[in-house]
This record gives sequence, structure tokens and C-alpha cells, in this order.
Amino acid sequence: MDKINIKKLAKELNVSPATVTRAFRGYTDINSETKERILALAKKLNYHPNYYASNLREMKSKTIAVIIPQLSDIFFSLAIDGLEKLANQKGYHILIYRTENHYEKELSIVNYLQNGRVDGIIMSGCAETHDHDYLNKLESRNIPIVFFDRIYEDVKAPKVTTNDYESSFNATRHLAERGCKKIVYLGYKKNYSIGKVRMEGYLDALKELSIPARKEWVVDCTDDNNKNYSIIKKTIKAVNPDGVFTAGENLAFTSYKVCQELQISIPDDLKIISFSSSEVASLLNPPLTTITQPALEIGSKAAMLLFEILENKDLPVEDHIILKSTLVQRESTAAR
Amino acid sequence: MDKINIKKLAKELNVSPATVTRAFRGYTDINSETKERILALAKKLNYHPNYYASNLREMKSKTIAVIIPQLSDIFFSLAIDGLEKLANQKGYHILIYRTENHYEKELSIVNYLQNGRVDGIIMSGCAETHDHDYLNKLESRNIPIVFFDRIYEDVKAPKVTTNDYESSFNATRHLAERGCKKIVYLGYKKNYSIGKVRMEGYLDALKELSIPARKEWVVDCTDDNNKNYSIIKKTIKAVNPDGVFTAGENLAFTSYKVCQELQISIPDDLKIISFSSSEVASLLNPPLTTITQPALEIGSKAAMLLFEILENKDLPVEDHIILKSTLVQRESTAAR
DNA sequence: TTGTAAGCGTTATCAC
DNA sequence: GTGATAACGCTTACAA
Repeated sequence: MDKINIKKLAKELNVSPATVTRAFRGYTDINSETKERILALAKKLNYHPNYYASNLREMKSKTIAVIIPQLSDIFFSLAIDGLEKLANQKGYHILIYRTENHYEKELSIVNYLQNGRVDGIIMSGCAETHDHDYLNKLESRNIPIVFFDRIYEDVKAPKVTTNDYESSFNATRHLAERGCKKIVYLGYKKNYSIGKVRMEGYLDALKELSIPARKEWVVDCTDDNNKNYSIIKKTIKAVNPDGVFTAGENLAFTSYKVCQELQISIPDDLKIISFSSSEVASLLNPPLTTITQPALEIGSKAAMLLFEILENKDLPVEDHIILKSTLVQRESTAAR
Repeated sequence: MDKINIKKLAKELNVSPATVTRAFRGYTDINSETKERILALAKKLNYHPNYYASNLREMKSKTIAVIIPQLSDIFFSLAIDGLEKLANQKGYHILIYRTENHYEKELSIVNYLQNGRVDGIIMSGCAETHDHDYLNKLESRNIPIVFFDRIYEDVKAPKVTTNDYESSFNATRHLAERGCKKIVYLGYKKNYSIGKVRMEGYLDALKELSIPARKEWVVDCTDDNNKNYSIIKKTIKAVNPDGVFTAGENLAFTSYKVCQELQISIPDDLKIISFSSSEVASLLNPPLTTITQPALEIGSKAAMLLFEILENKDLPVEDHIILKSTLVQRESTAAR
């Protein structure tokens, strides 16, 4: 069997290609009997309108790109689950790109997407400190962006985040209220927006609590759990903190490991609180006090914003949606 | 500024569109000076060859679809991380589709993909017991599939799995060797291939150990942690097992929760072993004995197979790659 | 209700 | 080295 296309299908039935299109697109100006004949043969021959030809003709793709650092982080995978669900309902398709936190990758992905392949982009950035010209170029192409979680303040685009500053502030105070005096902040490289904001919440809380912050209390971690293990171990040995606030759950998990090895008891010797979206937090030993982000909702809100823009090019949309995180207290910060 | 395209760019420089293509595709039959002029203006005008036009012309998309039940499962997100990495190296793009374990969704996704949108498909199925004609149709379109983890035996396509049967057998024996006599298997609906295979490993191990299996020891769970909570609680109360073997880590996590509430001590009253790819297993209370799957490798192997097929349409590729899982013993199955 | 024909933006083929 | 031209498969005016 030769490759089927609209012309062959049309010829087979003695109709024109235009009529085949009418059948497939659900237009009303077509005899219902003709339509049935067309769809029946199409099914038999396994004909489907070629996606690329349709797109070329229509100049839109019903596809969006999602750019994130990585997938195997429960926060991002939840966000994408939420986002995909909405996209699916709206008939959109999702291309996934991972930056692995490399600026160069982000740059090349975004540049690539200038080719009109997607109608819009949802992203969580990894290059806060870099120049963002490559993103502004998208505007001239009418490819809208929506940011979530790791945003760029200097790019004019809608954003969805949680109340990171406030949450960090509260987390730090939470530790202090439970008696901690030496509170370490384990965060990510300061060029991530969230790294910075969370650190600021932490520092401001210390200030308000009249705890003089020390340089060695603020620790930059990486994406590599093994490296983090060394970093955290070194920090705990050097600083001997009684409280640890971590910007990501992996850092908390790794801190648990370090404490296990150093025979430091949580929460008696050291209290830990962490940002986390994972259900396992409550199953750790001891259960981990978390600031839980509404990851699914963040994803679907970001998608919602993008679709609003795409479906309503002129109307303005909300500029910055802030979803609240929740502090869930568990045993890792229990006062004894 | 009007929308830029190859014709306008060519006109601007007094060259033909063909020459512009030569510049962009790195062909050698072009004056290097001309090439530079073209690329320079292209950059200035932010011109990129239209993706859909190229694809229509070339009849290939350098895009693959990945169909999975969900993303927020560490196994799948790791697999996709591995897969994306390889795809990226090979210049392929990834479309993500979630079935949420609904056969209808899988069906409609696969049918949709008949439109030539992707060059190939990598999938983990959710409809073992259904008819798989929709997948066979892809063959006539020359769209290859590679399965991973949740495979369909009756579809002729390369597969990547772990040694599920053997691992389940060993896990069950592991429990028995540590004194368990009433071993419950918490699995997923039997129409998943892995659900079935893992159950068979469990049942055969019981047989070999001369432990008569009882119907109520084999429990079907769902994708909903709350529902599972009720199911597991009911089972533990009814059966009062001394060993639990779970087919997925969420089931183990949930079992921990149930034990917490019922004041059942792990591993003294009940030992637990589970399939899991998550790094948190070792941080649970107590640390969970796992059968750890090489999730990243599974993803990249599946991608590798697909690319081999795509780049070498005629040559046969390996039919079934089996990667070994590892039993990592921790405290949840300690003999006391 | 249907058919005709133009055109979406590329790229491959051929001619020069 | 370069240009003209046809085709990829579809959709949409417009005509009938």
C-alpha cells in the first residue's frame, strides 16, 4: 500500500480534497452521507491529516514548550503533571526541555524555539544573573512566555510563584521559636531567583530576631547529592548548628543522612525544616517539618495563564500569581 | 517589521532562497562570503527556518513521543531524564503524553500520533489486557515503538525491562528467609504487565518455599494514595501479615503510614520490601529494603534502541533488553 | 453541497 | 556557486 494522503483519499471517493477537509474538520457545509463515506474509508485506510502540512497552512501548532532544570525533582514533575492535564483538556501538546541548570542549554533551547515550533513557552529559569535578550526576542515573534517558580524579574512576562520570601521568613522564625540560635541556610547557587529570595527571607528573619547572621551559615549547594553530602557534612562539623533550613527537599534528605552518620539526633541536637512537595516527608525518621508548595496548582496556573494569552492575544492577563505554601509542622522541629 | 521568511531574507540580500538554505544547512557548495552575509542578516532579523515547512518538505520531524502513566513517579521521571539527555544529544525533541492509566487516553494518544507528528514512540503501557490493534497500525506508517517497563507481550516491538520476575521471586524469598510466614503482595491492577509478572514471581517463590498462598494475600491497589491507605489498612487488619512485598514505592510509603497508625513495629512485627527507585528509601523510619531499578538507564536504553531503529531502518535491533535491579537490604527487613 | 486553485515556507533537483 | 522551479500535504477563498 502506497502512502495515503488527502489527494489519494479524495480520488478514491471521487470527491475533492476540500471535501475531505470538510469531513475531518467537522464543517457543516457537507452532505452527511458524503462525510460518512469519507470518514469510513479514511478509517479503513488509516488516513490522518498530516500534522506538519496542517500546521504550515494554519500557522499555529497547538504545542507549547516546557523548559525546566530537570524532571526527577518531585516539584517539577508534579508541576508538569498539573500542566499536562490542563494542556490535554485544551487540546495542546507539550514538548519537554531540560536545561540541567546550564545557561548555555537554556539559551540554545530558547533560540531554537524561535523557529515557530511552539505557540508559547512555560519555563522555570536557571540563569538569573545572565542577560535575557534571547527571551525578549521571542516577543517580536509573538511567542508568549509564562514563568513559574524560578522567574526572571527583568523579563516582562506573567509569573507564577509561591510566597517564597514570606515562607522562608516564617521557616526561620519557626526554628528560632523552638529554641534554635545557630541556624544554617542550605540553598542553591544564588543566581537562581528562588535561591536568592529564600535566602533573603532567612536573613531578614534573623535580623528581626536579633540573631546576627554569620557568613558561614549561608551555604551554596549543588544539584549533585554526593557533592552536597560533603558540603553539608563539612558545614555541620564546622558550624555545629542547632537548626537547619533547606531550600529543597533533597538537601533535607541529605542532611538526615549526614546526621545519621555523625550521630546527631533530630530534633534534639538539630532541628530541620525544608521546602518540599513530596509525600515522603511525613515518613522520614523523624517526620520532616516542611513548607509544602502547591506544585500541581503552580503548573496548571502557569498553563492557564499561557492559554489565556494564546486565546486572547489582546487582553491583559494577571501579571504575577502568588500561590501560598503551607508550613506543616512535624517532629523534625519539635521542641523538647 | 513584517514577518520574516526565507524569501524576504533572500530578496534583501539579492540571493535566491536556495542559497539561503545552503547557508543554513551547512552545505559546501556556497561561497563562504555569501554564507556569512546571509547568516549575519539572519541573525540581525532574527530569522529561523520555519520548523513546519522544513518538516513538511523533509517528511521527518526529529521528534519522538513519550507515553507514560504519569510523571510524578520517580521511576518515570528518572527514566525521562535519562531519555531526554540522549535525545538531546541526538538532536531529537520529546513530546510528553500521560495516560493516567486510562486505556481510552492511551488509545486516543496513539491514534492521534498516526498523523506523522513523531518519528517514533517510547511508551510504558497501561492496557495490558486490551486489544492492541491501534499499536500495530503504527507499523504500517513506519512509526516504530519501543516499550519500557510496562510492556505488551503481544506487540512486536523492542522492549526494555528489568528482571522483574526474578527480583520479585528474590524479594519474597528474602522475606521468608527472615522468618516471614504470612507474606502479603501489594500490587497494581493485574492488567499491567509488571503487576502480573511481579505477582508471578511472588507466587512462584511462595510455592517453592512451600508456603500455601492465600487469595487475600494478593491485593490490588490503585494510583490514589488515599484509596490505597484504606485498602492496605483493611488488608493488614484482616490478614495480620508478618511480611509485605510491594510492587511500587508509594505502596511501601503508605504501608509505613498504616503501620504508624496501627502501632505495628517495622521490622519486629512486620517486614517490608519494595520496588523503588527513590533515594529516600534509605531515609525512612526504618530505612526501607528495596529492589532498586536502574531507571535512568532504562530510559536511555529505550531511547538508544529507538534511535537505532530510526537511523537504520533495515537493521534489526535487540529485541528485549533486560537490565538488572538490585536488592538493597536495609532495616525494614532486618531479622530480630 | 461541492470543486478549483492558490499558497503556507521550505528544500531538492536541475540547469546554468 | 548560484538561481529557477517544483513539490511536500493541507486548508481556505472563491466560484459553481
